[in-house]
Amino acid sequence: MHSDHRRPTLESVAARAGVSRATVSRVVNGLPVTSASQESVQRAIAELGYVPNHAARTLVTRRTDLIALVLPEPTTRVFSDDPFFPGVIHGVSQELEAADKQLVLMLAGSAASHTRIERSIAAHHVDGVMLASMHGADPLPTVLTRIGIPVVCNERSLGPTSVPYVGVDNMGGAAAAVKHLLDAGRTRIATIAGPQDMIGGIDRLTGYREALRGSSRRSIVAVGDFTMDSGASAMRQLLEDDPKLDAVFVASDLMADGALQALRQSGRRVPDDVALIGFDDIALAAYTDPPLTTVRQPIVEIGRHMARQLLRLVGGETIEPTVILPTELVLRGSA
Amino acid sequence: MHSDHRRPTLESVAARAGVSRATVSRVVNGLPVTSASQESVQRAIAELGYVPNHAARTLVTRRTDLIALVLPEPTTRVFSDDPFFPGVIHGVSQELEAADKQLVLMLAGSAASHTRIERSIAAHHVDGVMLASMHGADPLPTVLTRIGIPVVCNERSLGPTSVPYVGVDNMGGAAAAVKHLLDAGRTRIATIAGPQDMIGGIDRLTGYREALRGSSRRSIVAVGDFTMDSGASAMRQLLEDDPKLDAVFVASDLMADGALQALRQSGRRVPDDVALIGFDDIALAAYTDPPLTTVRQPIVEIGRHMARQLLRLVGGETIEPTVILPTELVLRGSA
DNA sequence: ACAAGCGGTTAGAGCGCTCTCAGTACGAAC
DNA sequence: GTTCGTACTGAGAGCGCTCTAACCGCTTGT
Repeated sequence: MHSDHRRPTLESVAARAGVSRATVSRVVNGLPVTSASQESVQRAIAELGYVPNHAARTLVTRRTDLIALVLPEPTTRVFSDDPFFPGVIHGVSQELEAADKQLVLMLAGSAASHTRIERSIAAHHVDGVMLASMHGADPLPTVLTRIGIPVVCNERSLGPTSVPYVGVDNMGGAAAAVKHLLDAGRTRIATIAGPQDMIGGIDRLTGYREALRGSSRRSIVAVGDFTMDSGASAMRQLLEDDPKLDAVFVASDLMADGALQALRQSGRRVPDDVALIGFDDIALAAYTDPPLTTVRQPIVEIGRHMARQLLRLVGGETIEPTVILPTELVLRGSA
Repeated sequence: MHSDHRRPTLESVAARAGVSRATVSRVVNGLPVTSASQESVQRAIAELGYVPNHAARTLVTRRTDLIALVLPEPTTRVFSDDPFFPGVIHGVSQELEAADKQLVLMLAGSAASHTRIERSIAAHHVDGVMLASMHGADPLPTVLTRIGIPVVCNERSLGPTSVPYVGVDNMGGAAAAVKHLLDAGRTRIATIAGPQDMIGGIDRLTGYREALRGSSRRSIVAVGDFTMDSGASAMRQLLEDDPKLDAVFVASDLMADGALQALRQSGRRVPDDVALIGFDDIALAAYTDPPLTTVRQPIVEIGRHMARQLLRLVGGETIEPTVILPTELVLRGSA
């Protein structure tokens, strides 16, 4: 290998400080020692520039202080322009930093990477795992739980087993948006739903339907995949299905922005001809023309809560397996 | 701790297969053994569900198979809406996956996290480090290099020591943009520069200046920090400085989008009254109104090249310390 | 016939740490 | 003065792996 000057070990620190390895270990880990040894050990550590070897410690404690965040998403979406993932990462990283854990990011785009991740986690390479943005009945959370690895998901699992998760009030948020449109006197309210193999997509559509059920309005539905392009084409399809629609609830801001462009191209004015409400409240929402009325979900908080729950689990605590964060209708110009 | 059924070890696999530990180790590591032992070991591994213990292996090989990506940026920008970071992560992660390494993400927002990261890396917790988006003369690359950790940066270092890096042709790209504006007959060409403690900010401004130097045009400069808001307010300031300006080169697309909004609010038409060129070619650029003419830099490729260079370094190869990726003017509607 | 060579194997040391347990020092208690 | 308790320290085993060096049983060369 390359230049690797032998780094100082516990042994060498002990020798220099004139104490045993065990005592140095105690000092390093903050266990009680006499102030005399305390001091000489501290000095030796400073002089030698000693840093504990992480692997050796892990070998005996069986803790890695590594936490994985798995994004089982084709990378196209994860890292195109959707600020959801960066937001979650941001929140997660804040909490992990406070707990002095490191974040391992695993993108599970392909099937190959899926198995690779499973192997890596099974090797007890990390202390715990967060899974965000799952599709369908992903077996991963079940598999990992069975192995004995603490797992926390974003949104409830569509699979057979229940896994602790942090979700948001998708249905409530969607319903609030639709009610707002009804209250404003809109009569033909369509929706652009998200992917129907994801909780976010499913529950927001359900919320839309439930809110509409109370009224005499019928539902008009198109489905997108949370990308801007899919929002635009879904909007065009809706306009074809019902040229007289006067409102749309869109299951994500990115799709809503696409819809906005499609509406503009079709000659509709927003909100005069068609009212538009999105979901997420990403930064972009405040900058569209007109600014987007949307249902805010606390993205960064989702990350923070996932991390916090997982850290408790890793620490051996028992946790409330379900955390639901509130959503909130943010009124801007588009509805 | 919690439920941790003793996992099988090399020892137990060896016992079951009727061979020694060393032979099992060979099989696991793909070294030559007789097909007889090969087979019985494989079977024992499968039956026991053996997975090598990563910490134990690291302890002796001194390889962690972990690669860090450090973003020394106040998190506000990293994870607001700037797709630069996700793009780099994307590229990095592709290459690391191919090399079977894991990605550790370290966000160095505060000074506290800075030292924490330094400690963690000094403990040889990772095999190598990528540093993206550095400000000023960050000491981190120098420190790490001295410790003997392979480092690759994004853009050249502003510090005293030179560190291998992957950059883009900032000056060339900026100059091409300005030339395009000159060729179109624009006479009062302003710029919104990026932060002047970052290579990207500095070099693009230099490129702008150089391109203008050949002509008789004077330079009109405002400075932003790569965020959309800063772009908008820089644009307002430019309009105040020179209400008759007829073109702007903006050092990032996000700022350009902000500028676009400011121009619209001031009643200017783009590109009729004012031509606008951005830098980056993020996804958003194709969706602004009008679509943004911009200088494309291959963001994902930056990540890939950084990872590739670092992997070579980690593998003990010597590398060409400087990689410069090309930029390219993408013509759309705004100029 | 015997040494040398060779693929394949094994025993054993050791990576740097934690942790148990026995040991020691010292003051309080009787 | 002996005994006990308290508070710390140190020796040593062991975590699960790799890697070196010795070793085996065989085929070769002379």
